[in-house]
Formats: sequence, structure tokens, C-alpha cells
Amino acid sequence: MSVDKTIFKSVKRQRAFEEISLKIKELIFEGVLKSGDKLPSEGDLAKQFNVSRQTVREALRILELSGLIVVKKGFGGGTVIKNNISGRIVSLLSDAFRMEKVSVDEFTAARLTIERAIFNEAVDNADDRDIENLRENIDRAKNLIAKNEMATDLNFEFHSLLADASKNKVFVILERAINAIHHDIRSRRTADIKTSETAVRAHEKILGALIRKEREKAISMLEQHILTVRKSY
Amino acid sequence: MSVDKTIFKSVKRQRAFEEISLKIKELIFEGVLKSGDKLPSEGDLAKQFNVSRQTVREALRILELSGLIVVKKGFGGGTVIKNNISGRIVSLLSDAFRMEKVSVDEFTAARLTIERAIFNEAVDNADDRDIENLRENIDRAKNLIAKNEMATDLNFEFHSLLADASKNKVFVILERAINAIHHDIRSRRTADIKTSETAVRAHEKILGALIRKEREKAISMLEQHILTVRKSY
DNA sequence: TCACATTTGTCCGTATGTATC
DNA sequence: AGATACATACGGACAAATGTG
Repeated sequence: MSVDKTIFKSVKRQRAFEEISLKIKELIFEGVLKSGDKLPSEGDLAKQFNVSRQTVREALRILELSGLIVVKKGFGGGTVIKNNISGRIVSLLSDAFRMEKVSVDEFTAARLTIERAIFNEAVDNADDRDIENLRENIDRAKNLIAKNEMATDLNFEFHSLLADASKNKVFVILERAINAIHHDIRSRRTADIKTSETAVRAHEKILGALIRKEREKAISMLEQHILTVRKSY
Repeated sequence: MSVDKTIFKSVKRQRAFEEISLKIKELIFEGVLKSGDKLPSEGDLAKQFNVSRQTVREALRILELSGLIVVKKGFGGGTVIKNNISGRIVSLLSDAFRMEKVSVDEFTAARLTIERAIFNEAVDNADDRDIENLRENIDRAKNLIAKNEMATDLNFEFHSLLADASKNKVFVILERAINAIHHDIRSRRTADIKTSETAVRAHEKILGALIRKEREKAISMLEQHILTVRKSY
């Protein structure tokens, strides 16, 4: 019997900066380096890894583009561990959509699927705290609109809170990506306050259905809501 | 009425290498630089942009991590435009799942959702060529198994081909990510040929249902198939 | 097999910019 | 305002890889 081919993958000799970025990455994944921790300065890292500063810098670029660190210059600056992977995913998805010319319809179809699933899981797994967060989101949005202000960010947040309530981290990640891309699409057209208001009303109904665990009814409302938003583009 | 906050985003002064990477990126998106085109050497780029080679190199690292170029060393080497964005997305999703410690059950739940949606879309949109590719995949897998060899890669490919048939590029990207992560999970346990065989038989039935457009029946088989695989972990 | 040219990979030293104290 | 500790950027050099003649 032949051996699984995949064990031979990637024998390509690594470049020094790749090796270094991988080493630091492992330390982050293992929890040795936690969010907020500061890495040594470029010079120190160069000494420790016994390479030049240029090599260290390229390794840091990789970690930056992987959404694992942020770099600040000036006094007290330096590289700090900070998880921004989902931000990077969003950025790449945007690129992919531009390159592969993904249409808004394709995006909407995928969004419908995922939001449906999220709602279904949320019905089963939402706890009191989730319900409270969702209700608070709606209240704050309504207050803004009463003051004749847009509630865009809160309306996006509603869907993220639903994802939280699903208790599935995959959905949380995917929803974050969807939100960011949706935000990107939306920013290209002029917004009006009426849209915000319509959205909040839909959210309120969806929350009610979630509490009463009315699956079918809520999901068809959710679909309606998403398709209404899509039409406005 | 208050103005949308997002119009003020990112006034952060760009670093030179960011500016350069952005400029090249735009040329790629505009189609001025096409897949297969070779960029000038690092030295030439440094002269043209009037910066040092170090700066150019960091810009190239960004483009590399963005899945837009590949770099080859030595004579006849250099930087070539090549789209590998989805590969990068997959890699980042894997990172995100590791960071957030996504469980196999969470992953399986999300996978079920997406594969169900893919199959549904595939029923509507698959053309003759898709069917042919799926059938060929199964035939080749069966041939391997007849020779007592594993058909792991082909079995993964089957699901990718289904995603292709859905004609939704978002699903194609998501399915690739699922495959990569699944592959990662699977590699941690010993594989046996019986699993390959079971999978191919399931694939064959699913293809049959796809051709006959038997939605419900096929989807429940698909679910069964995915859950069987999950149990083996 | 062996030199050779080209291009990336890596190193060192130095200078400048920048945010905080 | 000035001292500081960083990142950012520059220039020149050599090492390593990789096709070609």
C-alpha cells in the first residue's frame, strides 16, 4: 500500500525570515506569548535569533499580515501581540471578491445560508445573557434613531450578537467576515436613516421570534430582511 | 444628523513599503499586470520607486502574503504575478480556528451547513461538465482502491468539485478552507483504506441523487456521510 | 563537469523619523 | 524643549540558489 502523499508536503527550504515568523507564531499559538505582550525590539530579536535586522523585519511583516501583531513606532512603541486574524481574512476576502469578481448576488446567497444556520443554532443555544445583549442592542439603536441619527454600526452588531448566541466559533468568525464585507459594499452608496429604522424593526421581530423559539417564522423574516437590504444596493 | 464615522477611517500615515505594495496591487487589480507577468528585479524596482532594496523587499513580502505574487530565487527567477488569494484565506482561517480553539464538533456543525447549501445550489446549477468531473473523480478513486491504495486526496476533491458545481465563488473559497482544515484534523490520526472505500461509495450515491435532482434524499445522505467521517475521529 | 550571469537572500553600519516621557 | 527608545529607511556588500553555455 502506498503512503499518504501529504506527509511529503513542503520540503521547500524555508527562508530565515519564514523560520523566525513561524517560531514566534508557534509561541503565540502555544500561549507562551499572549495578547498584549510586547516583543523585544528588532535589534534584540536580531541578536537573539542571530540574524540581521532586515531579516527580523521581514519576519515581522509576515506576522503583521497574518494578523498576529501590531507595530507602533516612536517612544514606548514596538511590536505587540494582538489578534486581528479576522480583520486580515476580511481584507483578503475583499481582494478575492475584486479579483474573482464575486457578485453581490453570490455574496448574498452565501450570507443567507450562514445567517439561517446561525439563527437555527441561536434558537437552541442562546442563554439569558445573549437575549439581554440583543435587546440592549435594539434599545440603543432605537434611541439613536429617535434622535434622528444613523444606527449602522449597531445594526451590524446585531448579527454578530446572534452569531455569539449560536455558541459556534466558526459562525462567529464567518459572521465577522460577512459583516466587514457587507460594510464595505454598503459604504459605496449613500445611506439614509430610513434604512436604519427598517433594519431595527426587523431585528426586533427576529429577536421576538428567537425568544419564542419560532424557527420557521423567524427564518423567513430573516431572509426577507437580508433580501430587502440586498435590493437597496 | 451625524455623519457616518467610517469616512474618517485610516488616516494613518503609510509606510513607504505599504505605499509601494498598494501601488503594485492596484496595477494587478486594474489588469495592467496579469497573471504570469514578471515584475522587474528588486534592484530595478528600488531604482524606479526611488527607495532602497530593503523597502522593496518588505513591499514584496506584503504582496506575497496577500496571495498576489510568488518569488523564485536564482537565475531566471524573480517575482511573478500569480493569484493565490484563496490559499491565503485558507491559511488564515486555519490560524483563526487554532487561536479560538474551535472544536471538532463546532467545525462539523459549520461544515454540515455549508455543504448542505453547496449541494442545494449544485442541484440547480451543475452542468454536464461538472457531472463529468464528479464521475471521473469517483472512477479514479475506485481504481486506486481496487489497487489497495488510499484515495484521500480524491475524496477531498469530490467536495471541492461539488462547490465548483454550485457556481458560487464564495462557496468555492469556503469549501477549500473546510477541506484544508479537515485535512489538518484527519492527519492527526492513522488512516485506513476502509474509510476511503466507504467515502467513495457515499460519493457515488450522492452523485446519483444530484443527477436525479433528489434533494432531500441526497442531503440526508450527505449529512450521514459527514457525520460518519466525524465519528471516526 | 565547470565557470558564469542573474536574482533573491542575508548581513552590517548608519542615518532619520516619531511618539512619549 | 530635550532626551529616549523605538521603527523606518538607506547604501553597499557578500552568500546562496539556479539556469545557461
